[in-house]
Amino acid sequence: MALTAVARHPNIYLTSSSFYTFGTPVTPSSTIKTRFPPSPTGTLHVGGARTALFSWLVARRAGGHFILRIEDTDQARNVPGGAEAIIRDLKWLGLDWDEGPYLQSQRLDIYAKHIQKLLDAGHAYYAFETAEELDVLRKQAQEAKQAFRYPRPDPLPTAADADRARSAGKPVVVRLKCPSQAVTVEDEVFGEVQVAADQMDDFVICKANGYPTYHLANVVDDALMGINFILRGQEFLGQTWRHIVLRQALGYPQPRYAHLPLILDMQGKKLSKRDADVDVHSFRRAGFLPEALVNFIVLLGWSPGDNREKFSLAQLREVFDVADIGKSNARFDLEKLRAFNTDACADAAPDRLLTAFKDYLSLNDTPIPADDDNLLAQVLEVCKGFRTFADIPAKVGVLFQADADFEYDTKAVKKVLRKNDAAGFAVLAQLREVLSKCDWQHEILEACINDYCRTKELSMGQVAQPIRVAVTGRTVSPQIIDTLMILGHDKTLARIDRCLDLPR
RNA sequence: GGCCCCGUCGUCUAGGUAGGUCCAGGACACAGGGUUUUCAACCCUGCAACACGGGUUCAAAUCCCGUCGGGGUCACCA
Repeated sequence: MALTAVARHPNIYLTSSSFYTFGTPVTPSSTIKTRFPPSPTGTLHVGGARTALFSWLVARRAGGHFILRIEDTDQARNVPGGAEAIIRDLKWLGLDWDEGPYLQSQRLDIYAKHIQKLLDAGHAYYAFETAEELDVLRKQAQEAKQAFRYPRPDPLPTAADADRARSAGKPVVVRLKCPSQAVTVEDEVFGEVQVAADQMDDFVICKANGYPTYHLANVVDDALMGINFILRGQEFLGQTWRHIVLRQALGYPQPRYAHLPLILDMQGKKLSKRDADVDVHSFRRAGFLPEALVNFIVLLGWSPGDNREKFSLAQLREVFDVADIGKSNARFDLEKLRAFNTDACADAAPDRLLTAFKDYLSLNDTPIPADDDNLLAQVLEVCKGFRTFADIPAKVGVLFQADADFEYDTKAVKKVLRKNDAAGFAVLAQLREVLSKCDWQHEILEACINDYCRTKELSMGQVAQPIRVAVTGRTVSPQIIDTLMILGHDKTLARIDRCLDLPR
């Protein structure tokens, strides 16, 4: 398995035999240990990113450990490169981990042992129904307006029965015997949640192909890796009883749980993993700063309890508290994120901004040359006030195109140059002469143009706009002197000449 | 549909554990104005919420009950 990004982490190849032994949790329970266990079936979206962030924060705040584990037990749904992409995005956000990434696909022997142990202890049993047969039963339950519960056979099938079923070509799965008493989930966000006995049924822990289900693998790994504080989305709250019951059957201690309110889209629906708009990586490509995304995301479901809302990762490590997590779902408001990004860009140190901008350019096709740091710094400077990096090529990209390549916007030409008996063209023609004699330095250019304004009794607006349209084809660009400085003497004059040739 | 969770401005939220200091505060958005050489940024002002109905209490956004609304979950997916 080619995991280039993963391979930099020394623990990646840790498997059962090299580190963990069967049934022995490794970490002293006094240390807080959290984890983020994505499945590589899609990309990292803001919901997953927030879960990772909160888990990381809890561990870091407590001086504990944070683990990354890839849950790739669904052969059919694994996406090639999925794990690498998630790792890339987590790193971009500024998160790191003390162990892992572990790969569940490399730990199958561990799960098999646990399943066998459960079977031997009488906590689990074999079942042979096909998907179709189960569907029929579910439909019946639905029509009877009841929760579906797998009908536990009596007597339970034996290992011999399983062998017979297998040779008869039937699917053989293993189910856990659920308890007959209610289970209480002690959640640190939602409080105590009771699950009645008749709401639980004997769920599958081992698939017909021999792979463990999510519930089994997740619980076993959390226990063996010493995870004692689990943070995850609220969609898991109603299923947590399975994990509690599994741990009881296995004889493992219960961890602390904190379920997080969901992040919904602006329509009020749960964010979909297939919704590319909320991918962490698409925000990166779209020109957002990770610190802005982190700051925005942490406020979805968490608040410090006062009016503060600007936080760096380092500050969050100091103030984040599970007790301040709210219960109600939040909607993802892109406009607020954009506002946060605007502020983050304005506040970023110049070299940090330059690095991020170059990252943006490397991910996008723009006319801006990415190899000249001084030029890039200059561009960043004259575009101050931008909301995302994407605003920059939109604003100055035309300055880096060939002089004959850009179009003149008809409306701009009409409004700025042609109107009032081509007054703008007249100004432009005179300006051409002025500028041709100018030394191309900021102060000198400024003095030249100011001079011209004074002599002709024109406002800066009446002068700057014709130049702007002439050299960019549009009415929008950085301040006119800055625009000309980036363009340079020759290109400025060439473009003015081209403009002067336009039909009046 | 069964079960579970949630319900303060359009959005994110403070306040609710210890009811009065909240005719509800902040931020984003929006509207108007200002600055300006265009755009963006920036500055000022404004608009705007305790879902509804019953209780408890001298007093409820804060406590209780009901209704309604929203979301989640019911897989050999995670």
